[in-house]
Amino acid sequence: MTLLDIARQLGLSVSTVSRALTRPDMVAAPTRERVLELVERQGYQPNAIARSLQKGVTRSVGLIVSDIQNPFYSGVTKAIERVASSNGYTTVICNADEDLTKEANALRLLAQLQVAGVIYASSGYDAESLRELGRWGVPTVAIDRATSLQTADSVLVDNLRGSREATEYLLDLGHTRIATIAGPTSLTTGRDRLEGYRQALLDRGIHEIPAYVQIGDFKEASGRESAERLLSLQVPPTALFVANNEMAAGVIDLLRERRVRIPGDMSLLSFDDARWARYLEPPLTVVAQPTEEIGSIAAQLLFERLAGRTAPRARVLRSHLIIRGSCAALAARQE
Amino acid sequence: MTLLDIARQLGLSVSTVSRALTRPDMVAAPTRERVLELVERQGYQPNAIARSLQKGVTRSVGLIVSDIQNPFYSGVTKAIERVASSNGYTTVICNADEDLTKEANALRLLAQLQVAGVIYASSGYDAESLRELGRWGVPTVAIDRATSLQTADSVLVDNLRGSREATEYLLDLGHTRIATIAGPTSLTTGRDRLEGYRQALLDRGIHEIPAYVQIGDFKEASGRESAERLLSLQVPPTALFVANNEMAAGVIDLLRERRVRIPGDMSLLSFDDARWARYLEPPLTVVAQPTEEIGSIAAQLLFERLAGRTAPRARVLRSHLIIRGSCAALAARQE
DNA sequence: TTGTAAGCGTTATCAA
DNA sequence: TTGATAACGCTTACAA
Repeated sequence: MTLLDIARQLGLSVSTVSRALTRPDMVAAPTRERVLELVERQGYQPNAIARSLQKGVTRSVGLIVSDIQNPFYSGVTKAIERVASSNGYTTVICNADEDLTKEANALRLLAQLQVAGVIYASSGYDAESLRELGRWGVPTVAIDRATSLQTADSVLVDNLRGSREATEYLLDLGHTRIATIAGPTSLTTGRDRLEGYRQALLDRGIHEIPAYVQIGDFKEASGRESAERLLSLQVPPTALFVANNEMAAGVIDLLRERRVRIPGDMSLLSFDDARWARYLEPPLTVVAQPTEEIGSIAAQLLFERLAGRTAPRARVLRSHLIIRGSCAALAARQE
Repeated sequence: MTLLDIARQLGLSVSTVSRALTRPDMVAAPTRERVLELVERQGYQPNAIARSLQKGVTRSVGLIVSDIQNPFYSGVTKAIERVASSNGYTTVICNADEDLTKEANALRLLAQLQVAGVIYASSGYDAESLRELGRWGVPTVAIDRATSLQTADSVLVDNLRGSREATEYLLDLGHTRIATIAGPTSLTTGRDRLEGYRQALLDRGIHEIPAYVQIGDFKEASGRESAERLLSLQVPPTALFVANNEMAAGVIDLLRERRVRIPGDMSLLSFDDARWARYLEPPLTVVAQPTEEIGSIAAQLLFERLAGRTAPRARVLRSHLIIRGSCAALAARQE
């Protein structure tokens, strides 16, 4: 069913029907009524494809995340979808699995779909795909991870501060043998969360023990393996700061298996406040990120761009430490 | 950048360039080389919008779920996205929030986008939007919840059996005062999970106590409120079967607040195996649904349809009971 | 107020 | 093997 069908049945031209639908005030009331009535009765839906082709723009935005099942990203996604749809935009979501090739594919796809803008959590700071994006010139908002793309807006979290606060909290509890499981150093989230940990230790004059710094890949398995290495050290740490929720899950599994009590034998603190964190026994102390806010601000920045703003804007949000029960004062270990 | 740009720079016609890209064998090798080289160098991306308009079909599928943040749906979504993208299709995801109006909007949107097919977890068995869908005639797969749409394929879980098994398990542990928090009776998931509970009780000749049957709306708050009512009963239940993960979260919060020990004071069993279920202390015994399988089968059915199959197919998957630590034999309460 | 016609970028048909 | 041309469904000057 097309405009032409409607037009013919009414003995009108397509343009009149089109106008009746998109600029009702430009068409005589009786004509308009007739059109609207028939459109309703026949359940006519305008073809957005044809409209987009004509207008040269689509009312859709692309979103690339690395794992839609990760509650951090699904929270961000939900907020973006909400803001986008309230602006009349569709969200096309692509999963990239932390895989640069998949990212590049997703990006190509979005380009072909002519999305009006892209919100992007890139797995590579300086990936080739980003240069493509720059060349393509579509409005872009980087979330979660900083990128080298100068023209992009960004919504990031102050990871360095968040992890420094977390580490300081552990220090305040009397720990000195604090280990960390960091993310890939190719990612700003990985680097910054490690850097915050280091700064906190340095500030207190604590010498960094290389074996206490494990580098994971933000996935569950690497958390588990890193924890395993930490546990097998001659002098294992008394506290552990994990750089994201997935790796924390792996750590917890291992700790349970090995009957390492939390926080009795090991204080545990992790970035990201997944739903399960508060159901853990004891509930997990975490650095929470404002997922909802990240998503809605990212979407807002994008729509500002679409509305004409040209100067890139960068927003840095605060994380906050939620103290629950997984960290204990060091003295408690002696009891 | 369009085909015309490429064509002009090469002194060729658009048709030749188009062919070089889509039917390489129909164009002379040297010409093809020249085209491909320039396309590559300029980073030309074909306009999928224009292509779709011309072809009359898009390579995208629509997905409507009620909450992308619910791990059940994000699991299903991830699988669908994976299968779709491996078939070269984009997934357009819409959140409907269990709201029939939002569902109708989402559906209208998908119609306008001319998606090739729709995968749909509808909040209403017989919603008006479903009739629209039928009229529109796009290939549809119903997931999670059955619909009245005769032409649709479906991928459902045997909810009745799942909840009957769960209830029987509680009965086997010696419980007789078993309550349930069910979902809305407007949904097949709500009805079937309640029916399974009833059948199990009936089979053992246990009389149903009306106050033990609470009807929630599958959201966290209603789980909490229902549990509150159950706890305030003169003779509270000794075991509780909750019909989904979100409501279970609400129940757990309340139980903790009231210092009701699980499973000491109350055995707890829930539908859905959220990530947090196994991290709970004690780990939650659940009826797990095969989310990954639901998603991938749904997508496969859709692609079969797109490939030409016309007869509707219905798949019913088995859930399975995962026994963890949240249910105890009744005797244990006396200790 | 309405209609005619051009054009968005692509593919497909037909002719050269 | 290549090119001219029409078509997909819509919007929008411009003309009537």
